[in-house]
Amino acid sequence: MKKDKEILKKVTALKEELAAVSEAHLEACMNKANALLSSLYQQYDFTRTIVHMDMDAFYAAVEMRDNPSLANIPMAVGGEDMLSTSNYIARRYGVRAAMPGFIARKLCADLVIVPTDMAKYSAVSRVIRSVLSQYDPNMTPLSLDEAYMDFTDHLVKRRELDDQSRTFPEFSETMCRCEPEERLGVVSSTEGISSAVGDGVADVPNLNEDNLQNSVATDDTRILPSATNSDTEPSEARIMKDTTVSTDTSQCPRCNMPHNPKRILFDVGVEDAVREMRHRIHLKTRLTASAGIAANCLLAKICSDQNKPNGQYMLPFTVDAVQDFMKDLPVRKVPGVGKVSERQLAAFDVKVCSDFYKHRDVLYFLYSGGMFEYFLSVYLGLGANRLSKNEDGPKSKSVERTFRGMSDPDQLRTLCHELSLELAEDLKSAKNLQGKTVTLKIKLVTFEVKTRSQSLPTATNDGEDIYNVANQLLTTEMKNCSSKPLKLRLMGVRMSNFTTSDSKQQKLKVIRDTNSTPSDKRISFLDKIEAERKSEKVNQSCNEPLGLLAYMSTDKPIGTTSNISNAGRNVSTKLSSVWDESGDVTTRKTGKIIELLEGASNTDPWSLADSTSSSVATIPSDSTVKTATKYGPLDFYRSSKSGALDPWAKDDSSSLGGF
DNA sequence: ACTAGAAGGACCC
DNA sequence: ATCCAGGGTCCTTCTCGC
Repeated sequence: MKKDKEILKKVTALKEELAAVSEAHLEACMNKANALLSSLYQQYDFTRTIVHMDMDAFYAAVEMRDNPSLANIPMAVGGEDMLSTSNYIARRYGVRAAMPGFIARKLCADLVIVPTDMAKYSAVSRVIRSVLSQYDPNMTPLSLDEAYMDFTDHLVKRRELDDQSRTFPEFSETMCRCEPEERLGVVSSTEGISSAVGDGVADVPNLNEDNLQNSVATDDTRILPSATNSDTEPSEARIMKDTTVSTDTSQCPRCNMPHNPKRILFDVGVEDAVREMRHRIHLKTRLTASAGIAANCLLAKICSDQNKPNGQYMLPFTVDAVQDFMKDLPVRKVPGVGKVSERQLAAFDVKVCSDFYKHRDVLYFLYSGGMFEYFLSVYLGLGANRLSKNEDGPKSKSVERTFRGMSDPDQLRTLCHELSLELAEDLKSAKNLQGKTVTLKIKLVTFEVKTRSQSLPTATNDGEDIYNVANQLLTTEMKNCSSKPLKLRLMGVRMSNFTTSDSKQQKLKVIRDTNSTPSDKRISFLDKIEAERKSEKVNQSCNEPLGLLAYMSTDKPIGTTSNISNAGRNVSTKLSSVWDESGDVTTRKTGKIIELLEGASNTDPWSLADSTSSSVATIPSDSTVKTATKYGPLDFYRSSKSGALDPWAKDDSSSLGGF
């Protein structure tokens, strides 16, 4: 309710801003948007086949599997104060993930809440991944129950697989569901098997070699026409009757269940490949999965939601199909658009993805460059089609705990200490990570969240070190609100700003080395700025001492701008003094640079830094840049005589002396 | 070795 | 049908001096 109001307030502020803008300006926005659109349009790429798979109500499904008494009643996994997920029966009552338990109880009095057992879920997850990696060894998990895969290579190989490699036992609770990994021919090792067996999931057995011989169909005439598949689409998979096995009364030595005579043959096509994968997950885990198949990750992910649960959806690999699909898709379905964005966008009549296009001028005005580009690319259905390896480890680690209101300083300190030590352990077990920034997070009983952070000169992962900082932050907070004692319902400690890996440092160094002598480009860049300064565009008389990297936008009046930033189209940076086009000087305003001068490059922002007299850098137009402020231009190249490049730089300007 | 840091949010599972 | 756990990532805004 309070939040509602805040969103509303923000929206009305934005609307006012929008109302104040001229027709001409909106037209300019439209032109910019169109330009971007046409460059994006070039980027369609249908050469890869991306699959996104997502387990159905994962945690809940695992619990139901392991405790059949839960199978037919509304249940959820989580705690009284918070549910992680719910089963489909509970969902019919409106019980959802991320819902406090007591609310869920109101919706559904009979709801059974099972505590979460992460260790169990990760064990199951490993089994699932062992299957997935046979279709794409570079499969990238997004979480325990979700992953992207690139099926392109598998599909090529798949054409050469014989029928028996694409044949698997039909699912049955009471018969052997074991399947030989080797049959697929993709994974030669027994990696999948060993990890599945060794992970403590007792009911995920596998065939040994002997059974492999017996259970595999060898006669390709046994294809039956009756396909039973849970998908709504027609399946090319066929159930086979294996006469060899049906006369075999022996049991599987691994799972002690009779062999299943019914077999399913999966086709070589994509859809059957994905069906097969889901089926194998089902065999191994007794859990169902849903999947999406498309030309890129964005689309695949959206598609996996289409026929949930236990279904799959393929979006044809054509521009028309993609655009048609996106057209009526509610923006809320777009990854990255949450509740807040949904409401904000709705306020500007953006409800489905084609509205991104329809209102592109307004959106261009309202949103940062990165965001806007994302919206448009979503509208077009563009997305990454190469799976990126998550090379650099975690960016931060944290431990937090919720409790009933606590205000006793000693208690709080004790807790803080515990959390710090826990975090230290986590860091040590995570490749002995060492970080420099400690953040204390607290949530008041009013649910207001605060974070307080402090960076250390040197990285650490020592528990007491962490505690010292965290406790200091905590103490400050307690002092700060001394009137009424700090009453908390949550405390957390986070470490971030990890010391970068060797490889990364190496890379930076190389970049810098190649730029250590000013290039021609660099020189002309400076000249250009100098010329700019001297031109009538910039009022020479304005009080020294700072020059400007690029001239200010007149898109919005300086001083009333609030939200402009970001890499790419716009650049926000800390500016000391800026001139607007009329030559007035405005001090210390964050501003928007609409145009980077020639010489702006898409490379390392520091690559243009002058090694002797100034620091000038430009923002990569690449939207992967983090924050413009951080990497942004040290915006003045400043003339003169006196020392520090950064006017705010503390007196120990030696720290910048490297330049 | 490092180009700022701190605070706050949105969002994801 | 309401403000929520705990682990994260990423983005944005503000402050900083004289």
